[in-house]
Amino acid sequence: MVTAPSESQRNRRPSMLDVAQAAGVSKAAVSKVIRNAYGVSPEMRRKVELAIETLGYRPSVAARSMRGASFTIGFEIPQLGNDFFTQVMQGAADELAGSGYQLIIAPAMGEVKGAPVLDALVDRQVDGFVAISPEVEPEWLERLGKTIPIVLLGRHDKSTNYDTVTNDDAAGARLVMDHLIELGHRDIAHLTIHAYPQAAENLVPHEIRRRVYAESMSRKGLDARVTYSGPLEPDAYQAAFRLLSEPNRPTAVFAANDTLAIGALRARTELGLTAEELSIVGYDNIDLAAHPIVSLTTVDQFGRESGAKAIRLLLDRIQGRTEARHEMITPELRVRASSRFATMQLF
Amino acid sequence: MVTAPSESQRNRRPSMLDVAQAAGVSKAAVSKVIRNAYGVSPEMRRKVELAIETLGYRPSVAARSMRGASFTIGFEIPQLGNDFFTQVMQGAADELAGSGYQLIIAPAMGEVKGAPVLDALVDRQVDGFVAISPEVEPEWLERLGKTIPIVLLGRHDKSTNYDTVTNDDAAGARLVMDHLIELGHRDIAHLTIHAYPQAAENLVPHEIRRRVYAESMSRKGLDARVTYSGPLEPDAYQAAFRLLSEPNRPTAVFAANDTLAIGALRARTELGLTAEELSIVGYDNIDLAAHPIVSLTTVDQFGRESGAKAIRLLLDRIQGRTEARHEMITPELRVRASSRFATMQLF
DNA sequence: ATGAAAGCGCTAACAT
DNA sequence: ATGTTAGCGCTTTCAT
Repeated sequence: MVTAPSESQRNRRPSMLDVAQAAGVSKAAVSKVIRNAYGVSPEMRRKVELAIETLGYRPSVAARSMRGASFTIGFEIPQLGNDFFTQVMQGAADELAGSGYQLIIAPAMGEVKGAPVLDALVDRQVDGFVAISPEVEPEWLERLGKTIPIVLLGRHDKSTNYDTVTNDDAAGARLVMDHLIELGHRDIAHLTIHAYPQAAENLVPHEIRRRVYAESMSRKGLDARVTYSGPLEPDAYQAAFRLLSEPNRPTAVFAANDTLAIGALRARTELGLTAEELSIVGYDNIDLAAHPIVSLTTVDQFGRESGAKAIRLLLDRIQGRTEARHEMITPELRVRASSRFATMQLF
Repeated sequence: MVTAPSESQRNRRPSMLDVAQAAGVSKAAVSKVIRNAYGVSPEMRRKVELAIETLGYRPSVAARSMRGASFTIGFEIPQLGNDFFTQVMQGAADELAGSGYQLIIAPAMGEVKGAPVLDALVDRQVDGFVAISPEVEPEWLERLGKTIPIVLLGRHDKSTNYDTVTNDDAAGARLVMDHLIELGHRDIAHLTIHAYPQAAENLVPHEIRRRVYAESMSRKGLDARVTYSGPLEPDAYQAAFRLLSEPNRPTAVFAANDTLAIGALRARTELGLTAEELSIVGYDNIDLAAHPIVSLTTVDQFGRESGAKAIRLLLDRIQGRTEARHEMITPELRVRASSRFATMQLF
C-alpha cells in the first residue's frame, strides 16, 4: 500500500546551515535572528536576513517542533459536507487568523472514525486540537488530554483533562417539541442518525435530542416514532421518503440536524407535500436554513461562535491553563415557514 | 501575538528509546519492527510490539519526516463553505482512504490567501499537496514544484513542475450561453467574483467564463452586463438584489458558480420573481443544485472526480514521476427548473 | 554579542 | 538477526 516516496533528484530546501554559511555566521546566530531572541546585533540581523531572503529559506516546522512548538492547531471533523461543521470551522479559522497559528483540518476518512485521526493529528505535532468526535471514549480522551491540550465540541461529559464547548441540546430539543406541540401536532416523527454503540451514556447530542423527543411525546401521551438514517442528505432523503410514503404518515418531522432536515424537505417536495401537510423542523441553523426557498424552522446553536470559543479555550490551555473548562451555549428557536399548524386529523 | 506554549507538567510521550529499553532491545530494532523492515525475528517482533502496546507508543511524524516521508498530504482551499470545494475534498478524501496517507486541509485564512498557506503546508513536511489557488503566481509555483510534488486544481497553465486538473471552462461557459440564447434570452447578465489583480492572463476559471460570456454576447450583437460580488452567498445575494432592482433588469443571470447562483436565487425569491421572469444558471453542480426546492440549471464539472484525480496524480508524482501531466475534464450542462424560455420583452 | 556542541526522535548505512 | 552510529534541522545551554 504505502511505498516510500522517491526523494530522487528533488531540490533540497536550504537549511539553517546553508543560511549560516551564506551569512558567514553560526547556526545559533541564525536561530536567534529567526526567533527574535535576545542578543543579536543589528549588523548580524541584517546579514542573516539578507541570506534568508536570497536563499528563500524557511525553517522546518518538523525540526522546530522537536524542541518547542509547531504553532499548528488541529481540527478534527467527523464528516466533510455537513454545513454545520463548516460553520464551526469558519468560526475557528476566523478566530485563529493573525494569531501566528496555522489551522489544519483533518476529516475522519472512510469508515474509520474518531480516534485514529486524532492520533494522526497528535503524531503530527500539533500544539493542540479541537475535535467534534462524539464516538471516541472519554477515558481515551482523558488520557490523551494529559499529553496535549484538547477541546471537544458537542460532548456533555465533565472531563478533567480537556475542555468542552457544548450546546444545551436538551433545551434545544425541548424548544422544538414545544413548538410543534403548540402548533397542534400530535403525530411527530423523529429523524436522526444511527446511534453509536457506546452512545448510551447520554453524552452525545443526537442521543440527548432523541431522548427529549421521546420524553416529550410520552409526557403528552403520544407515540414516539424514531427513524434512523445515515448522516448525509441523501441518506436522510431516502429514510424520509420511506417514512412519508407510509399510509399513516406523521404530520410533523423533527430532524435531529439540518442536513437531515434538508433531506426530509426533498422527500416532502418530491411527494408533492407542502408545509401545510407536513411540518419539518431541523437543528443547527445552517446558513441555508434562512434562505427563502428553504425557510427551515430550526434551532440556532451558534456554530461560528462555538468554533471561536473552542479556539479561545484551546489557546488558553496552550498558554498553560490546566483546570478543565466547560462552556455551554444556549440555543434559540428560529421559526420559519417549514413548520405550520397541524391540519385536521381524520380520525 | 505568539507566545511560547508552556510545556509545564505535561506527560511526555514515550519515545522509541523508551520502547527499546522496555523491550530490552536497540532503537534500530524497534524502528525495523515499526517499518516492517527486513530482518526481524518473530521473537523480536513480539517483544517490541508488546512494549509498544503497553507504553502506548506512537512514532513522531516530525522526527520521521526529517529522514523520510511524513505520509501526509496537504490540501489547500481558498475558502471554507463553498460546496464545490467540499465536493472536491470529498473526492480527494475518499481516494486517499486506506492509502496510509493522512489528509490535512488548510484553508487560506483571513485576508491572506494562497502562497502563505502553501508555505505553511510545505513547512509542515507534507509529502505533497493539492491546491485550489488561482491567485498564486505560476513562477512561484514552478519554483516550489521543483522541491515538492504539487497538483493544482482549476488552473489552465501548462506548467512543467506541477500537474494540473482542470475543467474546460470555455466549453462549460459556452454550454450555458448557448442554452440561455436558445431559450430566447437576449438580456443576460453575468454575476461573477471580483477579478484578481494578476488574473489577466487567461488562466483563472472565472476569468475564462467571463470572457466566453462577453464573447457570446457580442457575437450575437448583445450588450454584456457584468456584475461583480464577493465570493460568499450573502455577497452574491446583495449584488444580485441590486442588479434585479434596476428598472431594466435582465431576463437571465449567468452566475459564475453555484454559490453565487444560490445568492441570486435568494434575491429573485425575495423580489417576488419566478423562473418565468428571471432565469438563473450556475456553474459547478453542487449537490444542492439537484434538490427539488432549488432545481438549479448548472454545469457539472465533476468535483469529486477532480479531487480523486488530483490525488492520483499526486501519489504518482510522489512515487517518482517528474514530467508534468495536465488533465482536463469535460463539463456537462444540467438543465433544471431555474432556467426557462424568455418571456415577451416590452420594447 | 557570538559560537560550539549536545540533543530532540527518528532512519539508514554499516558493523557484528 | 541484531546493534552501533551518524546524521536530519533545529533549539538551547554553556563557553568565549
